[in-house]
Amino acid sequence: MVRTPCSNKNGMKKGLWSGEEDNKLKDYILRYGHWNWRKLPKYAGLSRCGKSCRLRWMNYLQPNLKKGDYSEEEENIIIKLHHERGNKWSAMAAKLPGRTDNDIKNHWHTHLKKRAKQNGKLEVTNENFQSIGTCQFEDSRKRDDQEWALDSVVAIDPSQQTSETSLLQAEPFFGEFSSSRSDYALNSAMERIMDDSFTSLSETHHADTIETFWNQPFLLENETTTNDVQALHSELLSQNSLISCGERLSMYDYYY
DNA sequence: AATCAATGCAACCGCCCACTT
DNA sequence: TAAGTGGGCGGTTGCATTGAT
Repeated sequence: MVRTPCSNKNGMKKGLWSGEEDNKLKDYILRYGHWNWRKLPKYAGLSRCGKSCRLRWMNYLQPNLKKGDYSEEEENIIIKLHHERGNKWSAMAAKLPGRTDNDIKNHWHTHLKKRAKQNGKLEVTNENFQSIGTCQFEDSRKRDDQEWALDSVVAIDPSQQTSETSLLQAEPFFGEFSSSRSDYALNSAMERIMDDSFTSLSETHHADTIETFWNQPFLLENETTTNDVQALHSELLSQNSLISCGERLSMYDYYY
């Protein structure tokens, strides 16, 4: 709807995403996860920068996104949180499953800002947050955000849990898979495996075969890749320092 | 029906931080 | 310790749509 498609100087496409691009990105991430956003476009067959892919996935393609109008309860939460913490959109998104930071930010600017002003709920602005002694938000931003994240987990009422909310809770597994900064070892290893597989395919197969590779269900039919992943799994599990990576690698069990 | 302004929102940009080398 | 890299965040842009005149 928005931007006219164009290309930048590096040949990377910009602007609105086509349905074909969406499908490629979604198929790839659902199969392999997003283990490295910068490398992902290459393997997914997209002429986009990694950031663009990440944004498209986060804001539009994730399976757990909630589309449509905001409920009154959601809007009240946003107003309350904005009153408490200002423009912490990502922290707000953590409190509103299915909503993205970008979505919340847009909704705030287009709908809620006016309403909050009318309701007199903007008496405390970002600037005077600090003047009234709440500057610890800035000083301990990271800790505070972590506390928010914990709150958001606790906030899910088990009695309200449906298959959909189960997905909501399960899905961040894929996000953490690559978002944690301690996953470099895992990402590097994944990169090796993917590079090897990709190179092997490129060298030995025609384009139509490669196309088939991306469009077929991911069954780990490639023995070499399967063994590599299993070896990686064992290797990481044997290292106490990478237990979190090992836990995340249970993703592969899902595929087996 | 035509024009203009306001609105909605997808996407881009630049910066920052954590981490590796 | 410094430089390089990748991911995430918040601010901003700009086009399509909608509503008012």
